Amino acid sequence: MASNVETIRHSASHVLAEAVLKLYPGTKFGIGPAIEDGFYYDFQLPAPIQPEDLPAIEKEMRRIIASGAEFVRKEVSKEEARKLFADQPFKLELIEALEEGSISLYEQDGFVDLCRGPHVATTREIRPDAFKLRAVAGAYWRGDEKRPMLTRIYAYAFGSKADLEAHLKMLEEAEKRDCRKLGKELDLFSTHEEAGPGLVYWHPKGGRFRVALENWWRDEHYKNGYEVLFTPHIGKSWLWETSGHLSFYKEGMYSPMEIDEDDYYIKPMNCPFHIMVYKSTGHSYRDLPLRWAELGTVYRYERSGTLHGLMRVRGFTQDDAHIICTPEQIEDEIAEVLRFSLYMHRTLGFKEIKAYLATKPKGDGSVGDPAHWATALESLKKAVEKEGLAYEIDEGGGAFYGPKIDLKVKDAIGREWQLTTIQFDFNLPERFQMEYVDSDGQKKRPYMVHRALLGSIERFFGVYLEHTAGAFPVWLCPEQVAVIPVGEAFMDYAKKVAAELKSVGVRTKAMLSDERMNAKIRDAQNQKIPYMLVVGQKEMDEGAVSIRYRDGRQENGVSLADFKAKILEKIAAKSLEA
RNA sequence: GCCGUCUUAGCUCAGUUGGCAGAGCGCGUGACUUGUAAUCUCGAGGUCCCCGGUUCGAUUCCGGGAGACGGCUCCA
Repeated sequence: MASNVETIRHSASHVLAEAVLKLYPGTKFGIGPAIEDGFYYDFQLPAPIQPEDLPAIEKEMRRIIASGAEFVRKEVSKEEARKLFADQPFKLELIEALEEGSISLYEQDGFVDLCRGPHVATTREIRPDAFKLRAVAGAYWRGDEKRPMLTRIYAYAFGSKADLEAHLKMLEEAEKRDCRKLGKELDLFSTHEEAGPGLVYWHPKGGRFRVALENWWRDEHYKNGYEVLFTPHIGKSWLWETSGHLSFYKEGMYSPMEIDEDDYYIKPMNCPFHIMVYKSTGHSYRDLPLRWAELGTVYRYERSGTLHGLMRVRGFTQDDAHIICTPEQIEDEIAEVLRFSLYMHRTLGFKEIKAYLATKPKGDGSVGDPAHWATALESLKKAVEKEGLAYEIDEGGGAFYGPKIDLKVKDAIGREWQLTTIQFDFNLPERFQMEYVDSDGQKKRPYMVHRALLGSIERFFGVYLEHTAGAFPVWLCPEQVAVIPVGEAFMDYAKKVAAELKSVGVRTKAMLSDERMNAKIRDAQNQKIPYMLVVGQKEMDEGAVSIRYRDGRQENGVSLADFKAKILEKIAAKSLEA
């Protein structure tokens, strides 16, 4: 009977542990679970190891696998377990946390490990050609930075060689699409260590993309009943004391700057500012719901080791909005946000979208009336069900101030990215004493929901770059058309074609250098420009262009008027295909 | 922040057992004027990440620092 891949991975981690013990006697063992694409095992080694040591360990693992040793389960008492693992401090700690009577060991090839199981029957079920040691990394014991740092060995492992190869291929593809690499190749953005890491500089071409995206974003928000706000980048400490950020979020905020003897903080979030706008006037239930959006740039301290390309940065622009409404309106509002979010994602070409619902944290670490939590959760559930979305519930995973839904989209190579987050907030309305006058003349507290659809513009740009491999849909392309004359004699005609397209708003460049035509095509192709218009004698005579698409397709002798109509239609429709 | 690896031209990367620093691409120049993925010529371009130390001499060895990259949740 074939075991499931998780069991195989976990069994392989025991084999890794055995191999490491053989090669490095005296090793202390941490834990060795199966993970998404393989497994790892944490060790405290007698001496540091390098990536170059991995092949020797792999070889030893293959030897153990070939031996066909059986995995044998044995139950022991706590006392026996303590004796057996007397020289294994980490295992002893694990044993102490276990219930008497539930302690089991697994032994293979003379190597015994504390383990709940299950395991494969024999090491032969682990395919020697379906795993690969991947990397050595430091990892804190139990993920706690106050505890010892262990050496973690990561491996990829699958049920078959074909699965492993498919995974390696996906990783190779991911490397090609890496937003940092594409950002350089396509001249879209940069970061500068000397000017501050984790801060993104948008180049002209990145700017073209961003403006196209933001214009669309704003139009859609106005269409969908939002208003757009602009708020300051800094706020006095009063604001952050009132919001509670200085007590709960201080480590994510930068040090204050002193202005006229007051401390000002650069904003890590936009919400307190939107609340100030709300409080600038009184509100009736008749005004609600208010939907206020802002492309608000925030700055948050991220530990230096966690910065990553466009995906994790220190300054970013949230496509933020706050919805302020009455309890009666909340269900419709949530359904509406979700529908809007799905519409945006689908327009951008994401087909598979999954929801993750996070509920009230356990214990007393949360604020707000439990009845409100229940109403909120109910409205979130109804909304996902209405949209027929697949969803998972993360019990107790909500923030202390309210439950939330996150949406994850699947990209072109199967990876999931969280973009949208929709979060209730029972904390800020209270802290800022937000009110509206209800139909009964009573002052009441409104509901407030934070939401970001794309998450942040920077991170979304990174995700989208990787999803499309830089070949954006035409409407978002920094450069939509390259006009390439076949020779010097046709430069003027190329200029004329480009000018005509530019005049109707198509982002066009005429490639007029004295390079060969082939070199220009190659260049435009590498820049992922969707339309290359090749023009020579024939085209000039006929007022036509020859279209070369970035996928290599060709269409010759198209009249310029027809091409113009075609591309304008593709842009207007936000077509995903050129 | 912590563990590991890395840092050489605008980019991608060679190289120096410690003795004046290299290629390709890109950029500039001159020539050539081309029909669907790289025309040829010449040239400019470097604090070999930064600060100390060892040495007659350090890009290279040693120490410290910065940054980038892979990790630090997935529970025996």
